[in-house]
Amino acid sequence: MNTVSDSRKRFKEMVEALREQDYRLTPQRLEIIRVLAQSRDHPSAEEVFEEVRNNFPTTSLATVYRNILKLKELGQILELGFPEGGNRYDGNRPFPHPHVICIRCRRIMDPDLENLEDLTSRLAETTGFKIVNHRLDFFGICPGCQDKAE
Amino acid sequence: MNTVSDSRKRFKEMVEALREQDYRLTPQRLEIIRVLAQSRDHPSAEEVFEEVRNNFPTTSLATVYRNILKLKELGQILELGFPEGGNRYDGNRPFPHPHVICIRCRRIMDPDLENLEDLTSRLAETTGFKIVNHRLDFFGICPGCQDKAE
DNA sequence: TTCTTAAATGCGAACTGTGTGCATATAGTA
DNA sequence: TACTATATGCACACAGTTCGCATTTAAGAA
Repeated sequence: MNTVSDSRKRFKEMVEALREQDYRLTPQRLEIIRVLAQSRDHPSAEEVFEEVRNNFPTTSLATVYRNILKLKELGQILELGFPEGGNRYDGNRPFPHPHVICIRCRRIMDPDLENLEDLTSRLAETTGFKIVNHRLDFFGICPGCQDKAE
Repeated sequence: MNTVSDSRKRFKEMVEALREQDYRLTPQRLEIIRVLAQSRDHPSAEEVFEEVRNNFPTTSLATVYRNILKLKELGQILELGFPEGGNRYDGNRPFPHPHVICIRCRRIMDPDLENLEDLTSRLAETTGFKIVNHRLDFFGICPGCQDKAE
């Protein structure tokens, strides 16, 4: 589970990563980082944009995208690309991990899944690939939407 | 491994699926199906288009997309959506299965992976989701590109 | 504090892959 | 062969993301 102190820690880590590269800390940038660090719901760029706008109404969407790009390059956020419906971002766990995605409400959860290392190394053996990344999405209907359905 | 008879079988299955719905069997449509049925390399829409054009030079890209959509709806092809670089299609195994993808040459392979049912049912238990689909991509460098590298 | 300047921003326009509207052509059937 | 609804080809629309460029500004120096 995410906690407030988690977000604070992530915020500081991201700021530090930028400072190390001598990137400037503009108010918009800091706000974007704050939103990404404390988000629990894998927001889209548009959602980040709207959230940021609450506090910095002049911020442009292009700035959000540029900062997302930068943070991606620094390995500080994880991008979940979806060809339809736009990408989603995780500023809390910026490393590859499985997701469970509700096809009704688009909610994205992080399940626990042991044996993933085993699975991956077995795969590397049988295919000869050097595995460097993965994307594991399970699609279904979340408990909440199941209740609503009937 | 795919064989010629596999493709023939898939071709017939797809044609049959269309016929059942009283869809017409135009030359372009049949050619698109043929290309998808015998493809082993998860082609993009553009690649299908070019392949089809070899035999039917007047075919338009829109027609390719419309037929891909139809075959998707009938569950006859699997779409692998990628936000960057376009979608890829599998007419041979039109059901969810894991992929191993080379980040250099974009080659896509189908590895064997047992225990997937176990994994999925365990996931359903712990999250409460009703899992209906999945998308499991492992990214890495294929043997061929590893050789080229050094 | 003020000055300096490279980096960041805001705006609009471009881009890419995919879908649509409409006029024309044609598969399937009588 | 004629009929009609479906399929096609073309151009254009669309959505999410990126880019070009003029303007602003963070961060360090004087």
